[in-house]
Amino acid sequence: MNAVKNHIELLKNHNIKITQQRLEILHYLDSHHTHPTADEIYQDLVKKYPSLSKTTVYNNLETLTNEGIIQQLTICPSEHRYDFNKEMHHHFICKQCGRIYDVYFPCPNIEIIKKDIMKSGHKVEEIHGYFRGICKECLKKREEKNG
Amino acid sequence: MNAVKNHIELLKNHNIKITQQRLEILHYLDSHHTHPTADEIYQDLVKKYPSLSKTTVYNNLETLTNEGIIQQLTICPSEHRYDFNKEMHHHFICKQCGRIYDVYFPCPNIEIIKKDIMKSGHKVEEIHGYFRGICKECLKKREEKNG
DNA sequence: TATTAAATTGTAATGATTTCAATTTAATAA
DNA sequence: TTATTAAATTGAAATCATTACAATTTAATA
Repeated sequence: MNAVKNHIELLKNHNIKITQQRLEILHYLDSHHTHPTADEIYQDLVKKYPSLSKTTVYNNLETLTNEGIIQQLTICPSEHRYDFNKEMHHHFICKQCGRIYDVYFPCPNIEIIKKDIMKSGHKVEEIHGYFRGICKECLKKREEKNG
Repeated sequence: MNAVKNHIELLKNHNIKITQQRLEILHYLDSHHTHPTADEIYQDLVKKYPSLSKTTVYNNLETLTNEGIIQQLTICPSEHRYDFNKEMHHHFICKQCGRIYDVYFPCPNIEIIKKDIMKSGHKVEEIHGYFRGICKECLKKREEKNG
């Protein structure tokens, strides 16, 4: 598969060792854009690789985050979530079902905002926008209930 | 004190009971704009009220959040943080020391963004912007070390 | 093929948060 | 003012994501 080759290249470029586990986690995130938790990743992968340790999942998520290969979302209470999508985008979190949706919109004043914060002396490295509310699916369910 | 009167009014308006504990927590958040954790609030208040239970702190933070009186920030790994500031503002989190700073900047296209997300069918109720990087203080410390 | 630093593994510990049942209290009506 | 009751408080115990740790295995290199 081509994606695997890309993942290998990606790890090589970052000078971190290429292991089966690391590739699987990377592949999982690349093919599941559901912002999974560490546990969700573990539960799915352990079916295929029974010897997989949850610590390995945590370790690798940390490594990949530190390398900037994936993104750690800290917008959910009590669980980190992970994202392979590195295009500039933001997140919509449903208050009812907890699902996280990617949202895209033009953000013409990001550079202005960045400069604005820089002025107060802080060094901005990451920009995150997140939105909470009720998602499409949950709204639909509510309507069905209420008739 | 005037603030206490305001807090009593606030609770009355929301039809929740006025208790000593609730008022203290509210007063703490109103006078400490440090985005404290539940534990920080508890540790400070328990000095004055030795019978205070940590569960009470958690319960009240939840109630006040549900009522929209305070804001729960879920932008920190492993700990919720709370904010009494209800002016439109965003947060800068220092990757080094963990401190959270309020940041203010004009956000002229918030309504546009909101509409943009609404178009995809979701109902937007909250808008959060957060930024990560190295704060002023930590940058200064680094310079002192390297200089 | 040998070496070695890094990665993996499983177990145990940590620590924020939640659950729960008993007790106390604020708000209300008599 | 007092009695009633639903809500709030309390502390102990449980939960659950995450981290620490030490032993084992493995990828990368010479």
